[in-house]
Amino acid sequence: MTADVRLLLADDEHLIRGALAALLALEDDLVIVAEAASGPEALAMARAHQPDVAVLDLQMPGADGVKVATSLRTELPDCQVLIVTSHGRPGHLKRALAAGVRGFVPKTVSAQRLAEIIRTVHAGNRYVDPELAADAIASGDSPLTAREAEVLELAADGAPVAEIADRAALSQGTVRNYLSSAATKLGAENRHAAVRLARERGWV
Amino acid sequence: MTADVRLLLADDEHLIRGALAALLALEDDLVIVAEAASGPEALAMARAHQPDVAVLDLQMPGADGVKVATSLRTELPDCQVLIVTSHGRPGHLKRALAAGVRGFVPKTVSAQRLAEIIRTVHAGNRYVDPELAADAIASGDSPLTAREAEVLELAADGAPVAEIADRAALSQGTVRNYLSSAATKLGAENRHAAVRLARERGWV
DNA sequence: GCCACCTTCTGACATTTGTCATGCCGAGCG
DNA sequence: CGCTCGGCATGACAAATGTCAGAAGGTGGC
Repeated sequence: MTADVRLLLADDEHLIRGALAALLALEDDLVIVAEAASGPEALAMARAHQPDVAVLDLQMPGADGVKVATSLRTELPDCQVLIVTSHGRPGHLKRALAAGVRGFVPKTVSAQRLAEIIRTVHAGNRYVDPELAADAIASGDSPLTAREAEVLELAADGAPVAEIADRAALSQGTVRNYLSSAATKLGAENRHAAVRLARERGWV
Repeated sequence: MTADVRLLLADDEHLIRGALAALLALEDDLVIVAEAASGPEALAMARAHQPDVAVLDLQMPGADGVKVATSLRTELPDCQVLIVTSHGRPGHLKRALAAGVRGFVPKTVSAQRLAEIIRTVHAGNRYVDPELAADAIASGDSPLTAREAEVLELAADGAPVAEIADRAALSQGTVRNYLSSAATKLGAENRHAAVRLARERGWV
């Protein structure tokens, strides 16, 4: 018989984390060795308990799941990372895979499935939710250049062009040109709608 | 001994709902008679099973928790509603209480606490998470008039004034006046930043 | 070496906004 | 009854934004 799978569970919602822990504990071969409620805490717990698999929520205070995964990759190369998320945005999946995450699933899966997926990931295989994968493929690659994306991001909170130009160390004209071309590429009427679209598709 | 509390559980995340169901089922006096993954489904389930307490997620596809609560209030006056949420925005709490919701808690509570709160609500009492209540009081009432809020909401997706005016059946000048005064009241530089602020404070 | 493309800029122009003054109507209040 | 406030509108002006053309330097491919 194979050894038990040692798990780290990180989610900022107590209720969810506790419930999840209870359900996963029902599986004979899974044992939860640590829980965390934030990104930094997850890292500390991982260092302290050396889990085989880290199950991370994508959105946590402090540092999101992908950032934690990146750090874990170098600090604990033997620890596989599985990300669980509520809102499956295509861009996140891409970032996560780039960070060396082995599994990516929405919270709509059942606990049974999750347990299976944890075993899959622990065995060194990858698992990505088919629906999220399809979304990611359908939404395709960002048509934006690096600068366009950067400027669009700075425009995200509704700041005026002057402020964006300042923060990006560009001239106002250049900023307007970038925003204009970004909006055109995304088929948006103005930069604000463009920001919304880019957000939806995970391009910012 | 009092009769068991019959529960309806509604959350679009399978994983969470299942886990929650498992945990609450451990309590002797709580019995889950129905589960739902969307607003309309929750309503249908409630009609079919006549639960004593409905535990609703705030954000669900179809109709959000508050809308479901409003409908339940008239259709099943004996069913108490308890709302559970991830992102505790002050405005939601106010809307929820106005809709006759008896309990409002963040998902950060433990399952134990949740079970207690369910009993509290079932007994006809109210329960609001102290921290959320404090936030709601601190953020105060919306300074926006009904129209201002309405117009601001239409501006949320970055639509140009012309489109907003069209959808609100107002003149463009009027729309600009409303947006302008809303932005001033919120201390924002422009309507887009105003939308963001109003969102954060739960005023839209 | 040429071509394509990104980055960055300038300047000019049309359009969209934000802002302000002002007016009218209806509801609520002292 | 008059006052105030919110809803709705105009018109006019200033500021911000979007659009276009053009131009120069850099990188990378073929």
